[in-house]
Amino acid sequence: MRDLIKAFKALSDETRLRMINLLIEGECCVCEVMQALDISQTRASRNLNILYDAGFLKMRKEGLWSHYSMDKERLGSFLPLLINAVEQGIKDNDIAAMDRERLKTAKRLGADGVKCCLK
Amino acid sequence: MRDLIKAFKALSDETRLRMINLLIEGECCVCEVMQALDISQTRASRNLNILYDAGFLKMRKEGLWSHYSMDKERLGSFLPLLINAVEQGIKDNDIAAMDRERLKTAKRLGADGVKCCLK
DNA sequence: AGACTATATGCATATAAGCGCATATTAACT
DNA sequence: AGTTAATATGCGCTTATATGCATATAGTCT
Repeated sequence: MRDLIKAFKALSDETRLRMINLLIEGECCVCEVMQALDISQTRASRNLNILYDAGFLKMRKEGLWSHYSMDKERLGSFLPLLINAVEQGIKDNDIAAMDRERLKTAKRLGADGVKCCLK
Repeated sequence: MRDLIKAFKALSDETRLRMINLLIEGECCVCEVMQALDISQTRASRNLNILYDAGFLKMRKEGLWSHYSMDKERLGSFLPLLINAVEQGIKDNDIAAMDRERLKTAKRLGADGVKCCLK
């Protein structure tokens, strides 16, 4: 029951639902998320970690970047059911649609040394 | 998104998950729930109302009693998906099993005037 | 090594959640 | 009307949650 409660707590926050909305589209690093949602770096990092801790996300380190993505392959668990509910519950939301739009222009510039999001 | 968040908040509490565990078995009045979960009347009433307000429960008044039951017929909504997740996530839990057991002896005595749960 | 960048985290604070106590409300019964 | 029973609710308190600021950590490049 602990895990179930932790999962529901993780999903009962607008910031984190908006994050899942992005991550369903594909893997994101922290700075992409903070740009797309227009939130602070602290807030992005903390909330991604909460989703990770609850078992919804995978994380992959590559150089300076932490890449987060949905952990959809998780079997024998209630988590995929919850993701389905989130997808269904958020698909027509305006804020969520705007976030996805902003994500397209938020991609980091790559390994050519050009800075991404912080001054 | 508001509704989705409200639903997740409603489910991110042990007391309320235990309540759903009971209500899946069938309709209960407040005093049955408080006996089965061994919690105060205030706590039972408040938390049942939170689940009701989030859209999970139906409520039916009959004399002094308020009867709550799962609102499973709700269509075109993400709520049934969440209930499935709760069922799957709680089915092997010891506390939940004990609650179901205690519910069997917690039934109110009926309309013959014998008091139920309060002194 | 030193500068720079992406991410994580300790601390302080504001807001919200959960609960008990006392009391209100509502219905049934004498 | 008065009593009793089941449920709901206002208030205060305690604990948890979310966030920003400042700073730490760790990888990259010159």
